[in-house]
Amino acid sequence: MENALSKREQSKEEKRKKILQAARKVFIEKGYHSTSISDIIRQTDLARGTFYLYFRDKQEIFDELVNELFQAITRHVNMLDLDKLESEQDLYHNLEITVQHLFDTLMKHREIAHIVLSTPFGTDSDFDKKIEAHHEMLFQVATVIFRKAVEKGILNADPVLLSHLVLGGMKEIVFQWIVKGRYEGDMKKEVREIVRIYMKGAQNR
Amino acid sequence: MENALSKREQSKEEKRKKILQAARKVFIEKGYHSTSISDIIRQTDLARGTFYLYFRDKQEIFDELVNELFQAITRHVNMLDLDKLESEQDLYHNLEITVQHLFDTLMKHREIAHIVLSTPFGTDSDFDKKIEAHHEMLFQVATVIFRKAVEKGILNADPVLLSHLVLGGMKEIVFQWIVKGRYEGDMKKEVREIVRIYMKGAQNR
Amino acid sequence: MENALSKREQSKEEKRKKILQAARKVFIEKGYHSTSISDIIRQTDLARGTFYLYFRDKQEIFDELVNELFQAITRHVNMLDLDKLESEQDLYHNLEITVQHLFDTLMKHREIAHIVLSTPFGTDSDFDKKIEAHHEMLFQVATVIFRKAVEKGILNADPVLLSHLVLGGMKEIVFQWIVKGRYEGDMKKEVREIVRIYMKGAQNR
Amino acid sequence: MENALSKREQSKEEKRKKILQAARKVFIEKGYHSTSISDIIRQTDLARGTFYLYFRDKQEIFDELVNELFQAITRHVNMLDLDKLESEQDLYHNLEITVQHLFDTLMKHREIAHIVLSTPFGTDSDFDKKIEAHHEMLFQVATVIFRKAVEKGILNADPVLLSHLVLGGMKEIVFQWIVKGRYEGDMKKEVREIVRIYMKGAQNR
DNA sequence: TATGAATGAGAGTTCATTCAT
DNA sequence: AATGAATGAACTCTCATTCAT
Repeated sequence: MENALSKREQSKEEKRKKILQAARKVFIEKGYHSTSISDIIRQTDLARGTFYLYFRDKQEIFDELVNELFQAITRHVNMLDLDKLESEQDLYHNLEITVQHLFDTLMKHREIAHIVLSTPFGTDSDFDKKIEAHHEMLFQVATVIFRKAVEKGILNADPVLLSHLVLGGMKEIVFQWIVKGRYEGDMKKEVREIVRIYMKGAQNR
Repeated sequence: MENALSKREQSKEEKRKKILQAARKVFIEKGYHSTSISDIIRQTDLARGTFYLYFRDKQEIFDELVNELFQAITRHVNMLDLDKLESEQDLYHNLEITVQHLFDTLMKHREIAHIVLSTPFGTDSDFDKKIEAHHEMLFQVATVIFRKAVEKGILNADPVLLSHLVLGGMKEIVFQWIVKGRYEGDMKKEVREIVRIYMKGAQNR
Repeated sequence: MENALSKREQSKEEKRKKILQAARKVFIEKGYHSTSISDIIRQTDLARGTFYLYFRDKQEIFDELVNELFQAITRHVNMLDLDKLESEQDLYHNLEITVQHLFDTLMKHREIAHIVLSTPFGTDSDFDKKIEAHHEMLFQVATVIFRKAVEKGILNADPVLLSHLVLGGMKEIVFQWIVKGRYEGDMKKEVREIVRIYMKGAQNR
Repeated sequence: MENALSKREQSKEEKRKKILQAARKVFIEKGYHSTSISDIIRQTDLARGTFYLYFRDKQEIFDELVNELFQAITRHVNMLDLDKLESEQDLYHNLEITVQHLFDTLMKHREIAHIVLSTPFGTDSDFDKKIEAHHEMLFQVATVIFRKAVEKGILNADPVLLSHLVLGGMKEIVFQWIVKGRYEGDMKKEVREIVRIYMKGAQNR
């Protein structure tokens, strides 16, 4: 036993974390689909069978990882006060804060974001149910906001189309930042510019 | 041999196409990762070993399929006359045509677009080199256009940022159309709206 | 500890019984081969490792269960008074009582009988030694009785053959009753008929 | 390659037989439940994956083996002319022939009979469906015959009970002969005695 | 060229058993 | 004595790839 602590002395929780940590690492390196449970467990000092003491299968450990990120996002989205969208200023302000927070959260969980962003969904395999559902949630929220803004006369564009453009754009930006490591610059300024582009673009034609 | 033509009489090229055709079908049905070479060859009247006479592995056949689409896109992008971007009208016109053509091409090769859009990339496996390179190409073209427009004073936004937003938005739209099957409506009108949003959004702040 | 008695206060004997009880239940539900030690211990409030404090392996607990039944049968068979077989009446009477008692005992331990009757034997694994030995014992007793009856001139058939027929027939009947749940009717009457068939069949040719 | 013939030169059918042969051997030695596919394939000079080219799983190879025997039995049972049961002589004659043929068939396929007889059924696992169904078939045939004999006044006993007794007895006899290897003697004579016992036993009370 | 049977590495999973606590 | 986390061997099954024909 080469560890300082013997395995018995590590708590179950610690081991669970160790496996999650290993999975996170391997998923980033090899992608979800190419990762085998052996790959994950090989990164730890545990035995193969031990994996199944903590997780049912690859899907479950992926879900758990992704939840960290999704819950953080969802938490913030739920705090959005959709009533505070009376004026153009409100909308700008609200969107800037939301986008900023979204980026912050993604950067904070950048490893998981990395995995999610480099794993596509669309084929109806077991695994992308969750990602799809989460994307749909974000889409719904965006649509509600934009529809409201259109009703108030603040924006003038198809809310559904706009939501797709915005979500797609954001995903690409974050992908470049996190996966491609192409981020440099002042995030605050960038956020302001992004919001401005979409808002100005969607205003009265 | 119940075929009208015996296998011997089919040209090599015909067999190659038959396999490509089969692969396209199965990739869409089961997704790239869940597709085995057996799945592909089962859709043909050829034998398993024959696959390897025409393609090295699954990777290679995927590359070849994807090339059909990429070459079509590249061909058009190369025809873009970047000098015809003097006025705002020019830009609008040019972009509308380009976007329209892009969508047309993707819809024409929608099967392959489907596969590309629902297949992971981002992990540095051999295979996504190609997708990445193609994306990069599109990105470069977009950046050049937007940079030029900024220089001419037509647009006023960070060309790099704008390119990412536009590409991301387009990808999402096409994903919704093709993979999710959520397209209904007048594509021409939609294209005009998309271009308008980005252009208005990126004009003088 | 939510139990009225803490585990410490339960006697070893109680725990042993608890495990046996659980094993009996699971063996019936899933069959001997499909039952894992985890399955057994899951039915108790004990820990997995505890099993091995009481039993060496699945085999041993099975043996012990089966003993309950075998000892009950053996006990009665040993009480048979083989001297009381002078007349045909004696024989009839004795057999009826014996068969009746055998059936009673099997019905009383029907759970274990169920397990025994639906568990393979015949392969020379360790475990069916016991079943075989017990069957042999019954066979010997039957043979002795029938041989005696032949010597007295009451029966006229090969005692060995007759023993096999009788034992096989009984096993089948009990199998139908217990495992298939096909018993309905008046057991006493049935027993009388069974005995009659064998006795009449085996009388002077 | 130590074989005289290379593997390519052996026909598929030969290899299929080789695997069946190996399975038959191992099933007898270890019993169905304790036999793994590795055990079977280890007896051949083939690779593990090859098994699955010929059989879906252990169940399927077992079914195939057992079919050899069951079809042989069924074939003969179907030839039974149930109309030729008018007189006591007819019945005796018919039964003697049937029993004799049954024994012949079982002895001819004694290896498979061995497997079937040492593998119980009763637990509703996948595997014993077939055995159970076959037993049921024999039971039905026996019941029909005995019921008819009762209607004609030739026999006087409960046909169901009698069928169980007869089938159980026969199974036990064959088990002793084949599995225990306890057969000596004149099978013809034995058959005559068995039939006599059951017939006399079941005649008018 | 074309075939397709054979291969064997490797995936996922289960489970009896051990042993530090 | 009792625990239950950890182990790793063993099992079923899949599949890309090879190669004799």
